[in-house]
Amino acid sequence: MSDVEEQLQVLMHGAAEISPVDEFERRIRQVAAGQRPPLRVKFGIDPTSTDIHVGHSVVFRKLAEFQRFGHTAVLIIGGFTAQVGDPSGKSATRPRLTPEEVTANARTYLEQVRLVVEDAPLEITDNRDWLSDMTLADVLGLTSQMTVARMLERADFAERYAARTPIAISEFLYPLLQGQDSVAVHADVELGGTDQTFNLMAGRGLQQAAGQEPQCVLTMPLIEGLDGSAKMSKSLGNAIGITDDPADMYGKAMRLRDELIVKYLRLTTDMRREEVDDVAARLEDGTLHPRDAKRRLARELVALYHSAGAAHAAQERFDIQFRDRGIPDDIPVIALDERRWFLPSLLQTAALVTSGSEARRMVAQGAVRLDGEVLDDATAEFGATELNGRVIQVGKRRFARLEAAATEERTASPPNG
RNA sequence: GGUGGGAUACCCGAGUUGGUCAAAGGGACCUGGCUGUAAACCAGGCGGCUCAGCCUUCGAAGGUUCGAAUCCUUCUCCCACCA
Repeated sequence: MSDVEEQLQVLMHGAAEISPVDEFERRIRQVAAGQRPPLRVKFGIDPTSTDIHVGHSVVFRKLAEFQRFGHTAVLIIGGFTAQVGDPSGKSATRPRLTPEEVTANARTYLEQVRLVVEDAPLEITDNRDWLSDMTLADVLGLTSQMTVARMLERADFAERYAARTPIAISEFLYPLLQGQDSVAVHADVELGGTDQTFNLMAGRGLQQAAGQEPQCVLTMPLIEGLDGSAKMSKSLGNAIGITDDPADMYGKAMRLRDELIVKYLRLTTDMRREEVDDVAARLEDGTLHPRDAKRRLARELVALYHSAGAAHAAQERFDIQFRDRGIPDDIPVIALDERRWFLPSLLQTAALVTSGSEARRMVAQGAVRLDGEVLDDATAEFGATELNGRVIQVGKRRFARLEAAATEERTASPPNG
């Protein structure tokens, strides 16, 4: 296989859609043949939140692949678009971000992005640089490039229009602003999730109108979050963050439903395509246990964002805690002052529950253990000395080691005095 | 500008001839069982409180009533239709 063919195979791997695909291939070949400078591959993000998760990483990783073949990653921080605030759907109440917030978010974003994309070739720009200065005449010029009919072809607009839920005019402007970004950076290719398809396509029209060669569009599948149905999103609480600590990242990966293992391996890890195919085949014919495939996935993820050592440590810890139902050794230590400790307030003080009511519920459900022994009396009381050195736990995931604070300033007190 | 509809617990969403409503149902989440893992499946839980009882909740503030998520008044915010 020639280098170009290999490049095409890698770049197209995992993509949901490439449009137009023949034009995409032509450009790659031209670059490879030295007939064209490296492609400018655009990806834009609105810095509306601060944490990047594995779902985001799918597109970032694709961007990094382009970089490894020498193409230029053009990362656009949507400083302007983030300030306007996307008015769609339930985010209508989302507070608009101030310029300072945008700048702060953008900084943490970029720190995390660097965990995934390569340092070069990389350009980072902010669409405030060109969108802020547009005049009304400029904006009207943009809007004349788009028709309402075309806008309504977009699935979510069409649905909302049919259902008579409101669509703000500004939402119609979004694809245009994003498209204007493509014009501003002379994008050859734009990446995005499949939910961005329409916006990406809008860029082509604007580029053409501006006398540029229209960009090719490459979309990546959205991956489901931990609940297995909704797309991964921090606000839905079903995300694996790329800055999650190893134990958390490993555990969250193990919580994925089995059906998602292959998709995750393919889109979120460095595992080679052939190997992923092999895993998929062996899962299919039953020669590979889903548990083992998932362990591998969890290790791959932790190794990617932390280290191979951290991955093994996380696995070890996980096995102790969940397979063997043991007690991990790196658990929080809670210092107790000398008094009679009422069980619910003890659990609250150890931050194992958020209220006394929850504590009672957990006790009633048999979830509370002291040194592995189930406590079934929610009204039990203990002296700090008899608790010293013992481990209290709620369920399989929440632990605290108790320590009687002999003499000192910093002792824990029960909530509410 | 006019008319009509709506705001319910993390989310969606019942309930509006006043009491049996801490408030159906689904999702998310938590716990237990089982196991192959924090998967799947099954079961239970899911406002607070030293809890067989009590307290605070159904956009906000008042009012009627023995008693209100349910009725009345005002306010805030959303939406649809008409213009």
